[in-house]
Amino acid sequence: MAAENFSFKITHTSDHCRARSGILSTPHGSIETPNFIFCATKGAMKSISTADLAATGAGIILSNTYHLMLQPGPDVVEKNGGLHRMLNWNGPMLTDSGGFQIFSLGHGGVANEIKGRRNFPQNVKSLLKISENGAVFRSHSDGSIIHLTPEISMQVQRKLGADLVLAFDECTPFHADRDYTAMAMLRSHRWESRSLSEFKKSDDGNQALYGIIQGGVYEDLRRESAEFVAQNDFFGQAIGGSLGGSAEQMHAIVRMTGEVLDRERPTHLLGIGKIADIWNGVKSGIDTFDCVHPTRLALHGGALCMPNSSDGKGFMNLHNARFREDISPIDESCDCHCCRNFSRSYIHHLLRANEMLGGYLLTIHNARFMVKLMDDIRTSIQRGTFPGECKKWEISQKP
RNA sequence: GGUGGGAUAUCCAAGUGGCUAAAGGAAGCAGACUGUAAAUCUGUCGGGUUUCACCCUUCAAGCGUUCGAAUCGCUUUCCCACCA
Repeated sequence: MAAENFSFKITHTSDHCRARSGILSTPHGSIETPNFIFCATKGAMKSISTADLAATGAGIILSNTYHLMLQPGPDVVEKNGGLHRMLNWNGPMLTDSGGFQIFSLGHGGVANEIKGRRNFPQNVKSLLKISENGAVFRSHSDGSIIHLTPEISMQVQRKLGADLVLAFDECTPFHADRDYTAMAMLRSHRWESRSLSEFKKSDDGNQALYGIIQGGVYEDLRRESAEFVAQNDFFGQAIGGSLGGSAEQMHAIVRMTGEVLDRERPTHLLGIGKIADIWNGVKSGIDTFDCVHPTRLALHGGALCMPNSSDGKGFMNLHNARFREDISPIDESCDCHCCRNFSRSYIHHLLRANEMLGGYLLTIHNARFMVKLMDDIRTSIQRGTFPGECKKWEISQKP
């Protein structure tokens, strides 16, 4: 383990729950935790540059092994000097292993999965096969066959060069039964062990590996998986797999998993989340989150806002007719480039007119919103006011 | 003035006797979005009501043929093309 270049120090803990604040250090600098990791899946924040993102105060971003493996390929990224250099991002970075694509390319994404829409899109599944060795995909861009194994994922992630890398796992779908979830969990454990072995072969101290806790919605499996990860030499740990079919169930699973995992390690919650979910995650001891929500929402016309300031949804849809002549900024109190300079009416117009600037400005706002949110969360933990603040958000969110 | 081609819902545009309140688009109205095949997808989209049902008014206008017409015939109005 590359202990000398990486560290995680817990500096504050809450007396009333598992919330804690700390510092996660990497060769490309440190971030305070809890923190949010922005998604630059294919090596780009959709619609804004890394400089724009940095200006919001964001500290860490992520890219995806599967996507970059397909295009432009790990060797091209390496030739560019690695992800940091290529993306012009000097802070910490993480790469996802591609395990999520076993799920998303096999089932079509979280919303489709939970809502039972299995025919997405055009009934073409890009996941061809999953076996003990790994997963086989048909590339959605050129139709070629893509093999992804723990070894390949680690080799690719080595070339991509992010600071934090994830073990290769299988993200199980929500509809999977207990037997399948248990079988897949054990196989993921074997994949994670292979990931660790492969990682150690070329460990030069510039990357740190996270293990992933699986087990779906089953408490005993989560416990077993948490123990497996704890017993292995991972720098950090992430909670992955199916988190249930509702926000309530997810919160319960995260809370329960938070109780059985190793509290000394930096703990990441994969793919979450929405504002309320982040408060809940922090309460259960999560240190970092990643989610496409802020950036995806922005491109779809949504601006993050306090849940109680809109209609309880936690965002406003600037596409709506009610903003046509609303010349106030999205948020009077927001200091982002978008809110300081532009009206809701203008953003509304940009979206209507299909101007890319609309998505750009909303992405900047949402990124800044997340940065401030995480800042508020850390401050509340450090000041000991976290439980009260958390409660406010829970009350203000719609059931 | 002559000949030919047109006129379909907010716009563009299918439809040439019943299964048509009328395909597709677009625009509009709303919803969804949680390790991004996503600047995407879904619903709605003539009016009304007791809204998984029923009623009313529609395919330029009028008259007619027919059990039944956006679809067939005649007349009128307006557009387009070519010829005088």
